[in-house]
Amino acid sequence: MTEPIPASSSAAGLRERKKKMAEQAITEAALHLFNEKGYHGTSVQEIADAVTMSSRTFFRYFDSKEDILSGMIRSIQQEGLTQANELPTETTVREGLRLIFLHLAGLYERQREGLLVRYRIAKQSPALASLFLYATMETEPELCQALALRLKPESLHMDLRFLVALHMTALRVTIEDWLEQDEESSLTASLERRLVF
Amino acid sequence: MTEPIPASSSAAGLRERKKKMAEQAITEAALHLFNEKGYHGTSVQEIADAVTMSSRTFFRYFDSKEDILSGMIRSIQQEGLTQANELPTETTVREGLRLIFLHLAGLYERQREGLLVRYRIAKQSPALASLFLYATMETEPELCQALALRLKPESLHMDLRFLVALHMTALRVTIEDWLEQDEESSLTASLERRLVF
DNA sequence: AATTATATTGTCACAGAGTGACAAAAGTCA
DNA sequence: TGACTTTTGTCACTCTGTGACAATATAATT
Repeated sequence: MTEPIPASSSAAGLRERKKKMAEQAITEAALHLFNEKGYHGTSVQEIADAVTMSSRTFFRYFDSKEDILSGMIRSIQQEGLTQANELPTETTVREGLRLIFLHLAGLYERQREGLLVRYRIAKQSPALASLFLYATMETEPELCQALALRLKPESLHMDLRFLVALHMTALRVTIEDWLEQDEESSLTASLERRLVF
Repeated sequence: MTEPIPASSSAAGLRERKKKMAEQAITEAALHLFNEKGYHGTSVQEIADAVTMSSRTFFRYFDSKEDILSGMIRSIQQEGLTQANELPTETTVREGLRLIFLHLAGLYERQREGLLVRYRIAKQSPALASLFLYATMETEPELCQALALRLKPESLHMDLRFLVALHMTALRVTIEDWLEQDEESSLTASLERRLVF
């Protein structure tokens, strides 16, 4: 059982590369179609046609049509969780939260384009907006757990759960503001301003 | 064109009464089935069968299967919005928010049973949880607007949008805590404690 | 009470999202 | 090359949700 060591950072097996390419192709085709004909006006079949694959195969890349929109947010939020589990143990909860959320803001900031496209589509329907909202907040419980287990307990004037939720809200509202205004301002800076409750 | 004046408070036309009864019957049957076989394990057809109606008619009472779960929250939140539009104009934003959210807490408190049933079902799947989350927060923009238009502007140390979002979060987290603990505590009191940022 | 008008319901037909099963067509490795 | 493992397409199917239209029940009018 020889380990499948990636030859070079970009090579990494034909299969892996094709997979990533397919994913990207689907995403691009889908977002393009959503902009043209609306989210609901675009069927999975049409997306699949656009990248010349069967709709069955589409569902092997994405669990649902909605995943095309929420996947990006989910993967960013996931990184926040990863960071939470890598924080030095002597960090305090407040410091930890600050680090994690500013880091997240940085990640979002680097993907403004893609995020904006998705945001605009999601605002077309309540069901999609709900998905967006959830994608950002679903890590809340896990984040609480990670922080509670790893970080130095602190005499907080509020419970951890609420504190985490407040940070999430700050991030969420700040992102929305930042996406809705045209001029490119610094998301990280805006968040920092808001994290002083 | 004689006005359709309701004869007595409970009479109010046969149609109206039947409609409400049907709605309630559907809801009860559905929640019962959800508890027995799970949300996804229950089809609309089965719900319709349980109350002896066609599935087509079910969709005339509820826009979607999910509405059975989120409808309750939505109607409560809607009342908060109503109240916002009835607040005396000389109320300050902070006072107004306080009044509205404590009122909402009161409404939720009176419906703990029904809410708990729905909450437990919603936690079965991410998609449902997302719906729940959204149902509580979707009034945010309208609430902001109502407050901005009607209430006495105040020198706030944070913007209205964020302030409203924070109240929403406080309400949400407090409700979750309150639903998850067995002993019946006062939701209103807990919220009041949290509304001191 | 008989008769309009109006609202509700059931039936039918349909489109779209997902999913399981299995065979065909890749890619991988010796 | 040949044996092995993934990935893909096809097919069949369930479920949600909707438009159209006829049948039925309720309401209003005389």
